[in-house]
Amino acid sequence: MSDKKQRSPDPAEQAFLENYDPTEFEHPSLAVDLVILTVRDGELLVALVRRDDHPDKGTWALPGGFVAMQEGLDAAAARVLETKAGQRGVFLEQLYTFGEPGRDPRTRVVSVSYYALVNAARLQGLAERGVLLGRLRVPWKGESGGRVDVLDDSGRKLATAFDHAEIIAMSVKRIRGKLDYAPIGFQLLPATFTLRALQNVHEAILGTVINKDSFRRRMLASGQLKATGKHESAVGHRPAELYRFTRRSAV
Amino acid sequence: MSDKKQRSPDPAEQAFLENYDPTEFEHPSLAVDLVILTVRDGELLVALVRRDDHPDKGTWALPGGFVAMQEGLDAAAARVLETKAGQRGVFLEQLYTFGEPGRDPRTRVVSVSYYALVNAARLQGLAERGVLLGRLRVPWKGESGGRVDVLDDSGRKLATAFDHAEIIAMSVKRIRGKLDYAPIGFQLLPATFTLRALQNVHEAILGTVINKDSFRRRMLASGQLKATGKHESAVGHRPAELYRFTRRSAV
DNA sequence: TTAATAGTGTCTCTGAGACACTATGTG
DNA sequence: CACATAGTGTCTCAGAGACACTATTAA
Repeated sequence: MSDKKQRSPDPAEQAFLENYDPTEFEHPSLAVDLVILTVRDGELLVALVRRDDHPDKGTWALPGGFVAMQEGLDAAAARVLETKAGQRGVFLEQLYTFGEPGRDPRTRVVSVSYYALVNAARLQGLAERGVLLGRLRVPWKGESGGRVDVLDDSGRKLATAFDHAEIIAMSVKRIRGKLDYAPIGFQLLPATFTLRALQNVHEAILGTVINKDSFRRRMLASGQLKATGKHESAVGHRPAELYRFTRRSAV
Repeated sequence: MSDKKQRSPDPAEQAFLENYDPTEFEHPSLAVDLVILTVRDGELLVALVRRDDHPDKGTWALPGGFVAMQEGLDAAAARVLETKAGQRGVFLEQLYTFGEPGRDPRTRVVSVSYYALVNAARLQGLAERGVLLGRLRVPWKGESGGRVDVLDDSGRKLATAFDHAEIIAMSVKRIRGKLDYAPIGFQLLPATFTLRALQNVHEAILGTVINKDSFRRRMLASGQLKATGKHESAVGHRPAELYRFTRRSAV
């Protein structure tokens, strides 16, 4: 790129070029891919878009896009999140960078993956934008890792593009680990919610049943919940109190 | 890159190009940077190389290098680890990808950072290769994160290049979190070691004092240690038994 | 013998699971 | 009223910290 910018050939620039990749103009393409997760009816869902082009035409891919030359990685991820899923201001965090040669058969593409956690209610009407919410099946416990499957509404297994299933699996592994110490369950719920709803979210993420008593105590003791005094209604049983998430006490 | 490879202009290729970054040839440069950590005398050390060129000339940088076009990210990190620090087969794991525009004043460089854990005995003689082991000062507890400082042997603060101090800080945060559930302390010790030595490593990483009894019980109960029956000698007090790390039981 | 650390036994404290019980809405 | 779930009180169990004590080497 030195001849693009036409800088003066000072020693520093020359030293820089000595260390530089000899295939000077051939940098890998740089993309971001987003694992947008939500929980609905006790199930973990992931947003996928259908690939209309070769390669992997007809399979389902993570929403993604190339990183512009003057665009930060987080900014690129936020842009994709808004452009493809219409979401702003939601939890979005870098996950891992995938860059094996051959992961994309077209050319070398290095993908910085991000994961987002979104309240299911905000993802209504995404089908019209061509986004499908696939139902995640995670056949391993805890953070051991492994394959995941994605099903459509009828329970058919969806073919995923490139190494995107691996990216999804890693995001599940990450949020399972993070759930213990970080307030991420709240990201998947509306502003006020019952403890039962929060527990359902945790159970969907962890794929296990959680002890009710212990979960209540742990959450209330965490200092991250504030009772609103209001209760749910029309539920066919004693209504539970609604809580609100209070940003951060101490970690 | 389509005109470089001169592929036939099939519809798939065209669709690909439609979605493509308009600044077609200007991809960011892609580099790996390594946080090579070790523990010596109860102190956490990080390997740094002096920058001989502008920008940030004279400051200390993480060993790094550009990713070749046909080279995987892990492979690039392993190559840098061997080329710059002469280490093979040590613990090496991807950390985070830093890609803010302007983090390198020359051009857009996206850096996939890795961290490596190496037994201090293997890092002898690195000074001759121009590698300095800086002493890490971490002025925050637990995984709260924040700034870190790097000192030289005389205790003077070293100036670090680019955003490398931030990368080092994140690696400390990461291994502190990982120490609880992953067998990474062993990476920093020789094949056989005393429980006291292992505790010293943990204390250096966490920056706290650990309860001896609890630490012993926890380690022995983890099933990751095997007693060798041998003991250290010439230590001026009762010699401790030497243990060996047994790869993985169950997590 | 003394200094210094290794290693053991035991008590207490805390947090999670288990379980029984009460509370309160809908139908 | 019955039913279903919310929410509370308490017992037990397991793991961590604290502490006292014994063991073993070098000097």
